[in-house]
Amino acid sequence: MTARQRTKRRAPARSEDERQAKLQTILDSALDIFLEKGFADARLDDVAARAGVAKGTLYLYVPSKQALFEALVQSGIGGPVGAIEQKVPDPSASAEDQLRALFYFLRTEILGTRRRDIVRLLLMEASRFPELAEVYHREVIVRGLRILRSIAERGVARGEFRSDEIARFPQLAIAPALVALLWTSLFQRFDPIDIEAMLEAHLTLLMKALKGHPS
Amino acid sequence: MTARQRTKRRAPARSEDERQAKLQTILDSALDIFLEKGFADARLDDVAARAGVAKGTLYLYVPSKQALFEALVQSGIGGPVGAIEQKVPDPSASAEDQLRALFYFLRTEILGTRRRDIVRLLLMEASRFPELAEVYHREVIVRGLRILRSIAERGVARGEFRSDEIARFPQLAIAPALVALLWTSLFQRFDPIDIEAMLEAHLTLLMKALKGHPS
DNA sequence: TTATAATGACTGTCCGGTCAGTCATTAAAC
DNA sequence: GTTTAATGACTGACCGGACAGTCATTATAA
Repeated sequence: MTARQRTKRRAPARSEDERQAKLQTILDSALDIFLEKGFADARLDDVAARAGVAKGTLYLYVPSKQALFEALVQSGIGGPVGAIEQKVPDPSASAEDQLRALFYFLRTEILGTRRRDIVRLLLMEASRFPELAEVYHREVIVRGLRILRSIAERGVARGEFRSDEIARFPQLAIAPALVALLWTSLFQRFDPIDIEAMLEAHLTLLMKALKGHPS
Repeated sequence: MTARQRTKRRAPARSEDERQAKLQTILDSALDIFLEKGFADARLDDVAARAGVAKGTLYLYVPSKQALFEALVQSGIGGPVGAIEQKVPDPSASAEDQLRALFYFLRTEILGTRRRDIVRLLLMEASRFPELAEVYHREVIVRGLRILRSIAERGVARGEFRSDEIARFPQLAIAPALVALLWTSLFQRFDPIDIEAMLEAHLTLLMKALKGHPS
């Protein structure tokens, strides 16, 4: 009775590759919508519309809204930590160069990409997804801090650094990156700062502190 | 509607104090619920129940859910910045002591109180309340950074500090406090760190960096 | 044909906001 | 002191819109 609209229907995704590609489209769209509205206010109709599929299709790829969110986060946080673990601890480099390499990675692989938004989204929703927060802590935070700590300890061991504060609290070394991440999303619009220059200034300060002669 | 009605008989008119006290109860309850569920998932029935009133009563104190959230934030961020502006720039103190005084304030007046949760809530919801984010930026961030910058500039001017990085990016000085705030809410439960010791280590590093002799 | 990917109208639930009614309290009348 | 009238703070059942998730139907590939 209803005049059903004749709509072009997308060809069914039969191969595994097509399936993965469509899933990625859905995750990308979901990130957009979740970032804009937050988890609770994001409407699956909007996610579907942005992905160019019908709402029902979402449920062929993901069993619930919460699972969609989790898949989105999981797909974003897996990669780069492993890459950093591979590349940064170059034994021929000085501790300073290792630290700079790590910050370069941070800037190019996270702060300068969509992963930044995923991290921000995760931070914002973390208290509502304690399980996910724990995964993030275990897979990203712990591993990241372990790298930092090993760099700092190596710096102390080879006489390059005179202070052990970073070995004790590696959080202090990445704190400015967190500021950068949040500032970008919240205040950059009406009070822009030069993130790169800020992180450079941080490294300068940090090196002075770690290497400086005690007065 | 705004003018006081002329009445022959007075009803049990609650005093202004009682009214304020009840409003505060409602705001406290709202903070609990908002922290637990986030703005969107917080139910006004729960807020009312926790405050020990009926839902309708909320609307005698606040015109909408959003206004409730805003009132809550506003009531929490007004005070301490002004207090810091008064106390910290003691001209008889060294720049280092001023900085330490500021961190003492930060610990005792924000990180150690309920205000910490308000700030976290605000950070989490800020992208959904751009107007509120702007207020917070103007009333807290800008003023806080101004204090930091003036301390740093004074330190340089009187020869106490040799670096100007903090004057250029005062964000770097408070970055660890942000880490402390987020860590407390997200990870402290299963990976506790000694916040106070971390901030102390930060100040130690910062002083080394600012005062240290150039190599 | 058959199998199945895709669709979108539909359903049930949830919750912000409303408002007609209740009742404790007080001033006035006596 | 007692009764009565007036008040408005407070209540909670109710309403309407929104939206996650379902499923009968349709389009397409094999």
